[in-house]
Amino acid sequence: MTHVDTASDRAVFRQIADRLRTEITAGDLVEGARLPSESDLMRAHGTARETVRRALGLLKSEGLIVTEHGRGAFVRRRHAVIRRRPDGAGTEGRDIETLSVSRIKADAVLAGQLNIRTRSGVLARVRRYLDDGEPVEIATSYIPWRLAGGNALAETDPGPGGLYARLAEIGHPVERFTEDLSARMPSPDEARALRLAEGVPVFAVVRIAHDQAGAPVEAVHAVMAGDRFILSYDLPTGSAR
Amino acid sequence: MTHVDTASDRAVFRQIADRLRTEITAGDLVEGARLPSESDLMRAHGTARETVRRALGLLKSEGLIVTEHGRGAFVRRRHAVIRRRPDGAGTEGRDIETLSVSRIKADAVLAGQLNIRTRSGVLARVRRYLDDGEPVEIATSYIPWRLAGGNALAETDPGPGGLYARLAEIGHPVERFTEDLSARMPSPDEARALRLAEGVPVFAVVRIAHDQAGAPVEAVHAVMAGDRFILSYDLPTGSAR
DNA sequence: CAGTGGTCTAGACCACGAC
DNA sequence: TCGTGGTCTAGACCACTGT
Repeated sequence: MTHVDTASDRAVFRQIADRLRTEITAGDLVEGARLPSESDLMRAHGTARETVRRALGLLKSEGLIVTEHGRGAFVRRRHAVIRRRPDGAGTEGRDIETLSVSRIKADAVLAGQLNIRTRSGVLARVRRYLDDGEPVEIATSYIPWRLAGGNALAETDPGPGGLYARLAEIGHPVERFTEDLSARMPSPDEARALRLAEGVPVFAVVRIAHDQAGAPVEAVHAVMAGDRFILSYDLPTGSAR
Repeated sequence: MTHVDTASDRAVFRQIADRLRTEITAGDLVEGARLPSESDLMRAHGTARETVRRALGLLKSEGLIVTEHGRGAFVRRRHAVIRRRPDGAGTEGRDIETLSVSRIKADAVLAGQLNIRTRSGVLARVRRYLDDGEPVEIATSYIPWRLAGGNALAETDPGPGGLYARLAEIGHPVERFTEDLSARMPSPDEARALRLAEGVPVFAVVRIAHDQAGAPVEAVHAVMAGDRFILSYDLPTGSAR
């Protein structure tokens, strides 16, 4: 029983992938279940090993399966997702590590976001967010050095209330955020840092904090594991499309 | 001049991919530029064809390149992105096609979103959004049949002001939207419908419209091409994390 | 037509995991 | 040790693009 139609235009490896994909989406193969080994699939379909490996590679790139060297191929587990609301709900139980605090020079993009001159000094704070001990987000906060220089903003621990309390103290209470989201595949570095499986995209977030005068006082560039978050937003009326 | 270190732990195809990736991110290979042919890469690195194909496959799955049968491999072009704001700005110049209008029965998920019983009747309107003639979003709007039955909501053209004007007329003006976003790789069907290259994820959006009493009156399930949108949100204060 | 990428084969050797 | 997936080779034939 081969299950492949060599007369078909559809490539054999795609037919094998189709069959396995159907079993996964139909629930015959549940989360965490082991797929047949490559040898099994070769025998079952009467094809060469590279052909079944191409089928498995396709399913990997679709985010449906993961492979573990020496163990087998498995239906990818869906982690419990973090429902991130703008009010900060869902942040409980997440650990935050500050990886570095340094002074850098703004590139053209960042300078535009902070409304400062290119190559101006900027405080950069890199943080990593953990959920259940696993990294799920890497975020870099940028604050113009003009605001951050010589005060607690540049400390590793900015003190009670965090950065926004310090910004308020120096006359720049944050009144409004804007958030720009894109979705893309991670760079190899990002995939490693967030321990992403193949076929898992990331959210790239640019969040800008504005003070009461509407001036930008902080820009955050965040990369979030795409399989770990649902981002929730409340929209005012008048948002019909 | 091979550029590969066979003594290295890093697989040869990864080294070739690393090299090409560096040329792309550094700008030596600009958008739309053609990469060396597979034969060129075989000669340049002294490897078998499958090895260079694996390198190119890796870059494809990262969304960095696309291949065109008979023509070559090219650095993926970044389309002009659509900046979608909640107030509908950025919608200009986009065409909308209504693909189908039908009555279906709500599954458990949809019933939960609309706060109705599972298997209740629901009006389903499937729409496709085009930008520059190319499909960028497929969205299905679901409205409880209790609201939609026997009025213009169920027409292919709901009339001036669209669905929300009709909902207001029957006593359910929309006061608030909630929007839940996830990022994932597309199914093969979605990739075909949105003409997505390999290595391009999608936004999966669930937007729920609530009336003045806070009751859900519409649920929209949308799938948006990840390389075509930047989603912008304004967040009220108190959103610090 | 020649050159390109797409599919497929039948091997080989290796690294990892479990027993 | 044996079965698993990871890497690599040296071919083959095909389909598509351009001239």
